[in-house]
Amino acid sequence: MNRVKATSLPGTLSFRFGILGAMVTDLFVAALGPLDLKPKHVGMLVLLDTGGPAAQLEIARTMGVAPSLVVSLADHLEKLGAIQRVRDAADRRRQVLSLTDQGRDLLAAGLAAANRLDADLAEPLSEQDRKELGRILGILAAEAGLPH
Amino acid sequence: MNRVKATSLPGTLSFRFGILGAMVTDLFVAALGPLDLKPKHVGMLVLLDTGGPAAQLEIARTMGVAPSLVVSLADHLEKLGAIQRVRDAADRRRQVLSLTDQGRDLLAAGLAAANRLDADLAEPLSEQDRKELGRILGILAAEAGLPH
DNA sequence: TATTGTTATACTCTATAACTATA
DNA sequence: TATAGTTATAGAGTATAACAATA
Repeated sequence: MNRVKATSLPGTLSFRFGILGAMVTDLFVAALGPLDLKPKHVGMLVLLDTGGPAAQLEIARTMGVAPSLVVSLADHLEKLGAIQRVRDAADRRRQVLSLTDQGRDLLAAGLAAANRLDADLAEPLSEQDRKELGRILGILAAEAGLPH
Repeated sequence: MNRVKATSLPGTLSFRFGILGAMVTDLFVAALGPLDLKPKHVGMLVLLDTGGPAAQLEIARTMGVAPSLVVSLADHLEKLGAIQRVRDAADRRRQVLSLTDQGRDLLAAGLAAANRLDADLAEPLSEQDRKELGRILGILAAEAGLPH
């Protein structure tokens, strides 16, 4: 087993992932501004899109955030008309969230913003490197349990 | 010019960078806990290490944070004995920060933590993919102006 | 009693504004 | 008057704890 260790902190994957991730997030926040969304709102839309309707507590667990945060994210998305909240008739404690057509439109707008950002981000890379980066990040994302 | 666009948000580089970056940062925070450091403290140590002694305002500009934040980061690092604050004799308004031997030790401990994290992070990747990822992140890091 | 969602409260991080010392 | 640093204050984001409704 190979153990290549970086000899300086800026050379580590961790350092680079942390800082580049924060930069990308800042840019994404700016790009989402006109849509009145934050990254966590988009994350919730993605979850409802890929996993289908879900109760708030399920969402909290999947996203790894507090249930109280799901309440305010859902409040906002409901106000935008992006999701519907329906009480589960079988268990009236559950609020089942589902994507509306407007929500799907918002998600598409978020995707467009991310694709524009991707183009900027990948600008210094060769075509080959872009493909490689996408493939390798895909492996790490799958390992981390992110939706595809 | 090629324009491969992702068809789903979780497939974008931006989404993956943002979420993986946040996950790695959380893990890094946990790993730094015993050292009584946060990622921004480490960032400041890295800057003093790679760029040599610098005034607080220079650091604020390079790190892209408010000068008042540099004050509290420097307060903490000074309390730990990791940096020295010396008034510039030529311009007594400037506080010049420099790394101490203890600071260099802390930095080495932070590097060790990052290397351990890197090993976990890269675990699902082939040897070839690890190299590729390191190389490509290096390009992006350089483009973003990170220290090497 | 246990669970789902909600509300109330508090904590962390960081920025902006006001202030002090020096130029 | 302008600049470096500091202190005071405020805002964003999110968690924890208390509470209400339902099981």
